[in-house]
Amino acid sequence: MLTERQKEILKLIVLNYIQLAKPVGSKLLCKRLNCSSATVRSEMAILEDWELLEKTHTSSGRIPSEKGYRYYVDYLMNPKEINGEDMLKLQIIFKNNELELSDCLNQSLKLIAEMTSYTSIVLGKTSHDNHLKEVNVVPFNDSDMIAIVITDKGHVEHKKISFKNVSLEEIKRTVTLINDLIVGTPIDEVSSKLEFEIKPIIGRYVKEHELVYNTFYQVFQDFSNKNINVVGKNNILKQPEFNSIDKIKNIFGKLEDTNLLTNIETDNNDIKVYIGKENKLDEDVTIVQTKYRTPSQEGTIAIVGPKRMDYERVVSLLEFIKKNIEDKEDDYE
Amino acid sequence: MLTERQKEILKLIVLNYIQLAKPVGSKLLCKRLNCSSATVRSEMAILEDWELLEKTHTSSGRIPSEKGYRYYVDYLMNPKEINGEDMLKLQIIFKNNELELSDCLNQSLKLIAEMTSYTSIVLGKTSHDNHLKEVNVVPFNDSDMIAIVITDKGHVEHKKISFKNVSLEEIKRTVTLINDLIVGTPIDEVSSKLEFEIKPIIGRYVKEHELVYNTFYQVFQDFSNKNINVVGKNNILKQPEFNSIDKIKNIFGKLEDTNLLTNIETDNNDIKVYIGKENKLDEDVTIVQTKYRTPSQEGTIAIVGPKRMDYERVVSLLEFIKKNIEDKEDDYE
DNA sequence: ATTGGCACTTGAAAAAAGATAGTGCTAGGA
DNA sequence: TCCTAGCACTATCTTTTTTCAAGTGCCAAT
Repeated sequence: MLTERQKEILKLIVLNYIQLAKPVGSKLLCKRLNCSSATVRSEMAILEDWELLEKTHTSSGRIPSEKGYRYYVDYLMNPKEINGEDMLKLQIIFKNNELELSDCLNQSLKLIAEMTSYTSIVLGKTSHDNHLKEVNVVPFNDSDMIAIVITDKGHVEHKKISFKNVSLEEIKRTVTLINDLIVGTPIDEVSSKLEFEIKPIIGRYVKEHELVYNTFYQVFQDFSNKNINVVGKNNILKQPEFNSIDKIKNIFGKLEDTNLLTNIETDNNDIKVYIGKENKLDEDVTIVQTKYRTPSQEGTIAIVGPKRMDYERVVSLLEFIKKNIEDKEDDYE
Repeated sequence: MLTERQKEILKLIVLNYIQLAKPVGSKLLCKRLNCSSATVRSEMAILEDWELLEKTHTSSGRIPSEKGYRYYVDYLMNPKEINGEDMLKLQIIFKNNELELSDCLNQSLKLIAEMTSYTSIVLGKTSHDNHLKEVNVVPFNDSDMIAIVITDKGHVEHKKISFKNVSLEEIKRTVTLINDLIVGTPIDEVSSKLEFEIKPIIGRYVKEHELVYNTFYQVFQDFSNKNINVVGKNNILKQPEFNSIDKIKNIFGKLEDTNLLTNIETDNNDIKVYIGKENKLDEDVTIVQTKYRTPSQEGTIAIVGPKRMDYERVVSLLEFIKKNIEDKEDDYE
């Protein structure tokens, strides 16, 4: 068990290191704690035994270990309301009724990336609460037309589709078929429903049923694809811990790896902090992330920064965004 | 005027430096030229007087100056047909009829970025040859609907629009008005036409005409916005000349500056090479770019790399892409 | 015009020297 | 038992020195 003073020392070291990125020596802390540097040193030694602190070399000051950050995040920090200036800027985005939800998300995360100099990630996915509302086809010349897919929550996608040797009549018949039979289906189940309910019978109504079926299958497939948005990658360059080309190459590579990013999702609804090796992206970064879930959409928002990250600020910012995003659509309905 | 041998030497130096990024000494060249290193040295001195070569320090080998690259590009290189492997990969993209033009562009430029380890940029803009074909509105609940804009060349955009206290009737009336009066207008003139032809009379048909007008104005405004796609930024990290964090910060910053990128356009239709200070992006890079123009779309494609760039390859690749893009839509019609 | 030879220059890499910030430990005092 | 002053020790960072290799410019000879 740590004494109060030990906790205080750990906290001060974390805060100081977060700010200045330099190992913290005993002299600096003794003023704050009204005791001699020798005392601080012996306390530090104990914290090092607990593996909460580390040295970069035998006679250096201390830096927090991964465990140290963990302890700080779990027990020592207390994220408060975000500051007035930040809040003002963010509220401008959320109060703007002309913006769609996903624009709000993207813009606010972009703002956060700028404010904090970290990188932010928005993973969005049309929620399974979205049900197919309507398929529409608008022809614009002999062989091409636009398929428009609308869900009950107001998501829309369009895709150009082309046919040769298929009459408009037949396409329209297919669309009617879809609208009659599978409207109301959760959007990510549509393509499979298409396969089992439409494919078997479409031959009766349409000559080129193979082609037509495949085309529409693709339309729905595209719809349910996830989208990823990474903002403020360049901010990584500002962090002193990422000052080697190799490090940067590595992280930038990972930030473009769609698979990797898609997998940062969790099932948890809280704000989660993954420090260093706890995350799969890179052992030198921390990811703070949370899920958001609105009637029309769900996904993950995340901030990626160095382990030496301003945890209080980032957590409170993310909390604020999450709350506002989730509230926004409540107002809406 | 340069002698043949001097041209040969310049060319060899450029090619060697392009490949190895190391100043080229006289010894290396004398084998190729069947003469002694002293001879090569005196020729080099002459080329340096012409400011075609530079030294990095008093006793280093030579590297091409900006002027040297310029001379090479203008008089010495001869871009040939791209190699079979590259061609094969690219043709897979162009032959794929399921891909829209802009997907083709993006995919092929992405491929080039990978193949060459440079960065590629696609600036696209719906061409003024696009004329408004149809506006469509699909309602999906009391206050929200989807506006769909289609041009005669098959470009489609959609946007969610919301109204309070405006009846569906009135919106439909507005749409009919638009379809009756300004269909056929070049797409980038639509919003101004809206202002002069619809705004004055809409009050007669619609109560909340101010709101409705503004909403549709925004829809068309959005449509004609340019889009920019930058692919392979990370490749910059592979180039040895960009091995300092500051350099990278600078270039990455510029590659995100939409304004700067939009302005790389030229009026010229050829392939243009802007070496170092000749371009506005960064004095350490070269931009090879060209305009493409198809019935439905026009824009610029560009490759950004170090001045020490494989000019022959890049030029021929870009030529190939340009040709294929422009041909593709010919087949189509 | 071309070449071999030689003195000279420069940067890059390796080694040495000095300076600094911090530690661990011990012995004495509250 | 806890705290503190003092001191020897250590690792890194910076600066200086040394060494090394690559390449040049120039000159006299072919």
